[in-house]
Amino acid sequence: MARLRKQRGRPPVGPDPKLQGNDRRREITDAALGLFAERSFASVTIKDIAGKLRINPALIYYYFKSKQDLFRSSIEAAILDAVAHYDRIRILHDDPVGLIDAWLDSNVNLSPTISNLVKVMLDHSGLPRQIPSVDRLVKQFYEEEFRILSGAIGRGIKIGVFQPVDQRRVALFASVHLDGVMVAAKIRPDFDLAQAIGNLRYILFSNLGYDHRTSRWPVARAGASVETDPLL
Amino acid sequence: MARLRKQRGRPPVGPDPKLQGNDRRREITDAALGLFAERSFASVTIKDIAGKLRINPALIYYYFKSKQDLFRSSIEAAILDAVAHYDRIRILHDDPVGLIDAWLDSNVNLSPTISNLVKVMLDHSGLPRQIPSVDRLVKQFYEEEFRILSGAIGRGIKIGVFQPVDQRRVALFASVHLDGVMVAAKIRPDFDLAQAIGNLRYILFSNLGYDHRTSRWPVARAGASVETDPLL
DNA sequence: GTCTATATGCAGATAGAC
DNA sequence: GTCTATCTGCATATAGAC
Repeated sequence: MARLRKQRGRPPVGPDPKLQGNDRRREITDAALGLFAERSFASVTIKDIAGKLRINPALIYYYFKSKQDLFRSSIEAAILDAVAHYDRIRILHDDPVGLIDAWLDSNVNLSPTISNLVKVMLDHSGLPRQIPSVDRLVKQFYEEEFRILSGAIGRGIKIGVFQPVDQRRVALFASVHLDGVMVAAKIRPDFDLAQAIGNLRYILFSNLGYDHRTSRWPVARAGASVETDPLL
Repeated sequence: MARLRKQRGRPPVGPDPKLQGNDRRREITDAALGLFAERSFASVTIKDIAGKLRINPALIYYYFKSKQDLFRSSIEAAILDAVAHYDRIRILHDDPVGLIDAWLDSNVNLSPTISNLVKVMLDHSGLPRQIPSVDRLVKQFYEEEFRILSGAIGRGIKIGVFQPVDQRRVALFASVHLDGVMVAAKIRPDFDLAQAIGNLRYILFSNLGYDHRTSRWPVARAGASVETDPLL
């Protein structure tokens, strides 16, 4: 199960909140998030989570004061990981095309994590009373994604590799489309996520007036299981 | 609450299954779907649904044999309505641009219904054992949408208003993007759905090489609350 | 068809031994 | 830190009066 890993001791983003507990805490939030995403907050029981980890249900209450608290911690940890990951690729990539490709790659490679995240954020949005800290993190997550895309597009326009477009409009478009890909992967039978993201890439770069065929993508695939041609 | 209305006595699509019960049945499935979509199957109680309708909880068990059965009926009715609506606009519109615009319009006007549908389909996909009849209908829903888009694009290419593109690729793209819009509307604060669909329209027609600015859209808005310019 | 009353089970949560 | 045992409340579902 591909998970974003947070290096211990040096929190990659913001002042590390109550998540720096020991490994057991982390193990529980990981297992919980997987189940909450697969099903839903209400349908997952503490016994389910304990069963998955082969630990005693009561033990969970040693680490978390309630099921709500566990939910909050799980989603917080997952969002912080995702934001940290986005942060990292943003810092790593200077050239606009490379950054957009890295963003697309990340979302293919981490698609189980990201689609879980989207599902859980959706679940959270339906809570009778949303959790303020989670609300803030959701906002932060989408803002960081927007910053990456909007920034890359703006820089690309400035250096002349992209044609002048409304960078905010296009960034929002790509971000919303990715949400669509993540839910389609859960809802639709036989949905090919890598292909759909290739599709997004093609349309995105077309819209930016960039000749996508000259670039080096896809780069992160080792196997031959993915179409080379981003077209269907 | 804008709901797709099924005309009684003449089922608009397929052989009417067990949904033709009386008005009470329909009233219950409508209320139930709203709650299931807002929250989730597991978190909504029979009391909640009864409370919303100001009826006795036990009465629900007169019309439905279980909560699962009510869930199944609710989602089935909603999908059949949506498919019927798509069917109708497909038959009504011959010209490709008009059909695509009608599809976009529908999704703005019926966005509460459609986003509920997406949410509930997602919830259903996480059920321990998916309901076969619902699985079939979900497939049917997306196939119908795909048929509309792919057909319109293909015809547009044939008569020369669109440039030659892979019609299946572009149709899938638009459909997936719409899913993204529907979930973004639930997850993201201050998300402007009408604007996002305008955005989709702009990019879609750009990709088809069609000059969107000459067409008559948006047409279904009466008020002045929506940006005329599809750009941000 | 709609209600009251209630059986049954299970999930969240705690006390306390080890 | 981890376990056993258990309390409490509530949700699904049914029986049966009206």
